[in-house]
Amino acid sequence: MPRSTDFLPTIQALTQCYQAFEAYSAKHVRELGLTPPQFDIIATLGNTAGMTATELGEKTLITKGTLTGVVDRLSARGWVKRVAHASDGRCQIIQLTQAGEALFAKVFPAHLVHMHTCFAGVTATEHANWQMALRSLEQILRKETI
Amino acid sequence: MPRSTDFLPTIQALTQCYQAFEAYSAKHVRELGLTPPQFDIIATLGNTAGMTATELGEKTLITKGTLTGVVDRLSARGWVKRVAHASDGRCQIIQLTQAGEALFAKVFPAHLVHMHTCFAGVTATEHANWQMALRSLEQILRKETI
DNA sequence: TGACATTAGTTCTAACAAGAACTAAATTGG
DNA sequence: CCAATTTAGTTCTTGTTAGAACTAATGTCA
Repeated sequence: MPRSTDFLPTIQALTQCYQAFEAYSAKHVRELGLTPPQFDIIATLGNTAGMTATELGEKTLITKGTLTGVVDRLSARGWVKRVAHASDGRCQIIQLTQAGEALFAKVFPAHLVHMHTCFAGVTATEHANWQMALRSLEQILRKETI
Repeated sequence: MPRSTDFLPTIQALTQCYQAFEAYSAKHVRELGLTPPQFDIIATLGNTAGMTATELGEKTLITKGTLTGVVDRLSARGWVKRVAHASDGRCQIIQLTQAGEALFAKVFPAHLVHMHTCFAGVTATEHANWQMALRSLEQILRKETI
């Protein structure tokens, strides 16, 4: 018979856990000279032939209005370019430039290593437990959002 | 013997779970006419005699530079006020106005109910499991951040 | 007590965020 | 085939964010 505010510590734990991840990850990304959304886009475009802004927004969870600005700044630094879509005049393909590929090859593995150091010595079972817990909580939180 | 990228699905699950919470919670907060940080501040000041900006920032995890602006906007709408500290001339006590108390009494229980509907039927054991998993993951992520 | 460091809060800059309004290019239905 | 709708992306507004530089008040300690 759970009390009606039993969910508060769960939410608090989720928030604090996510903030710990965000702080740890973002600090390193900024040391690499990128903002978290910029890194997200470089990482998403890496090893692809590019994609439309809509697709990119769906993968990175950046809304289209924001995406324009982030891509503008990455483009100004010479890391991504906008290319006309072959058949649909409304679309643009956003892809890495050569400099962008080089940046990806440098920062993506570096960030993986950085994240990996946290998890040294963690067993596959522990990962499985976390993933199971997080997926079930996510399902609870999404079931009302439909 | 975990592969070196075993942690990626864990991070992905955490991110997606948090985003599910954030989307569900923030949507309701905005329907109440507040932004998430504004709600956070009203909720933190409710049922207190007020606190310094530093304390408020620690509780809400809003950095002091940001806090000035958020408090400015809440103050402009008449929900909070800044009062001089009795003994320390550098400090200000930020507290709810009467209108702020009324707002708190309206929006805080409403948001609790909204969040609670997600968790209807969830047992105390499930909450305990989530909290244990989240705390252990948080510890992993924080141990490198020191 | 008086130079020095610390602490509290504001201001400034560059960037992200959500959402609404807008333009242009498809697509669809009669 | 063409008017109405949908879709893709940009622009605009308001607000949040981190961090650095700044001002003012307080504490420290030789």
